[in-house]
Amino acid sequence: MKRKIQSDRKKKDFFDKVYDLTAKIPKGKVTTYGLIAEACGIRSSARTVGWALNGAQESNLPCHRVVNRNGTLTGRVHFGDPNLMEELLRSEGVEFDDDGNVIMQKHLWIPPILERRKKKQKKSRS
DNA sequence: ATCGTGACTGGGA
DNA sequence: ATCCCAGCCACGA
Repeated sequence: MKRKIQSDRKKKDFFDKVYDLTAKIPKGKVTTYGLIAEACGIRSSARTVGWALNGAQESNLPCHRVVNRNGTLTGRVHFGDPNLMEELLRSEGVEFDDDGNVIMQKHLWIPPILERRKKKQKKSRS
């Protein structure tokens, strides 16, 4: 039943979502692989998001705005120059802490689709 | 087809 | 608090 095609199509859809979502990250904001993965329909598999971005390096996508949940610029080594990622973020107004990580609580951006999904979510913890 | 790796994350010791 | 392990998806050898 062309299930194979569906699978392939699904994969493409996933990658497409990752690209689209990454492109929508506001300037001066960052998001995490896990958030993107969840926004794409899968709660886990944040690794696949990184792989998708790996193929998007040559694209115009602001992949430098994607960091891990810890705010670490884990993908900086893939930007050619290890400092390029941080420089780009700094030039956009993103602040870093003493550990060289992005201040997530200040610059973390959550995909609208997820905000829509959480709806009745209780208020943030203190 | 199997095995290992990776731009990750969450949970357990 | 840190360290280790398992799960997850895609891909190259």
